[in-house]
Amino acid sequence: MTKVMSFNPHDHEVCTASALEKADAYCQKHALKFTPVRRQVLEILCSDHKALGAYEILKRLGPLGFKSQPPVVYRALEFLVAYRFVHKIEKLNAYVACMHHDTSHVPAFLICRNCETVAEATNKEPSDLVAQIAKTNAFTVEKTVYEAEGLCVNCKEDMADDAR
Amino acid sequence: MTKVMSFNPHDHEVCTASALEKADAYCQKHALKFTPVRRQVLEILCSDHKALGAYEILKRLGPLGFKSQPPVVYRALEFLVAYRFVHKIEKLNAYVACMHHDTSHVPAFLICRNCETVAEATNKEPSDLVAQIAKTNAFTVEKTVYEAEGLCVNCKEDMADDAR
DNA sequence: TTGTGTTATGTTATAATATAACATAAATGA
DNA sequence: TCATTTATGTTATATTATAACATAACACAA
Repeated sequence: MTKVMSFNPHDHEVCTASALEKADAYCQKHALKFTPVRRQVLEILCSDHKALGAYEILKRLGPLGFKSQPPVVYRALEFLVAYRFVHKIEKLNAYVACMHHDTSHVPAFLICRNCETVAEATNKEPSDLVAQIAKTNAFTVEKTVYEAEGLCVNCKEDMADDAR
Repeated sequence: MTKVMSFNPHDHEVCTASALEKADAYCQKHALKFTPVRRQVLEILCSDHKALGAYEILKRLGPLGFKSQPPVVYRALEFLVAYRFVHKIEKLNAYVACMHHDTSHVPAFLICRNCETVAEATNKEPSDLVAQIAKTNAFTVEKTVYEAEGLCVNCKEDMADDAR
């Protein structure tokens, strides 16, 4: 089981640089516009592994010469979340940079309620993930949120009917 | 694997009555005050298996003779969530009645993004839960949220230090 | 039964999170 | 170059949640 980076000392500048580089490459490849705001928001989120609220990010954008109305940051986040450069931590209404964008994975997080550091699991399937990662990282799980969103039988049927 | 009730036709009045009864018994046993607001909020949440927002609940409390300032509903929800009569669906910022209060379980949900029905899994451990339940219920999972909150190594050590 | 602490509720105000709606600008591409 | 799409600017407001302080109800010991 992988040891997550977030709880262990490491060079942030390196991981920031690498995340931005990967995002750059990905956007280039898929003809996505990695505009200045989007890039800057990702950079802010990379700068540590805490989850940041939208308004906190907004506050940090100001001094860097960006506009500071809410839509500015929410739009950037919408893009970053859509392409999975960033994950939203629902429990905190906050956002973290994804550190494994190149690997396909089901996001699972360990959120320290004290320091608010957020560690993301690197695994493919959620399964016993949290338990295992928690164990190898000496993380004490106090609360878990595991929510699946999708389409129930009934709605799928309704939609099939509507299509006729 | 259990078939979840929510997506299948069943008698709501029965499940509401049973949930309230269980809550009553539990509160009695643990010397908790199952006051009128708390009871009414649980009843509202039991009335269907959709997740309701706090303000929606508040709206329904009014005509029933309750005060309708936000703290009224948030306090009731705080109590109900604390004692697990209700779960919060973080993805929706909404609340659902727990239908398995007597069974100890790790909550996991299937949220239909179309009809917003929320089904709760009845299992002990999260593991491959969602995948399995989704399969037996023909639920198509589109997004999952799996978040664990707790205490990281560092904070645990810090706290141990502080205690000295 | 009266005092004392605790828990619950009432009430006002406001904080924090998020989006609608409509405008302009920039880029893309027939 | 014109048309279309995509991104950004801007104002306003919706939605979710809590702080802070007051009063009331309750629990139970003196």
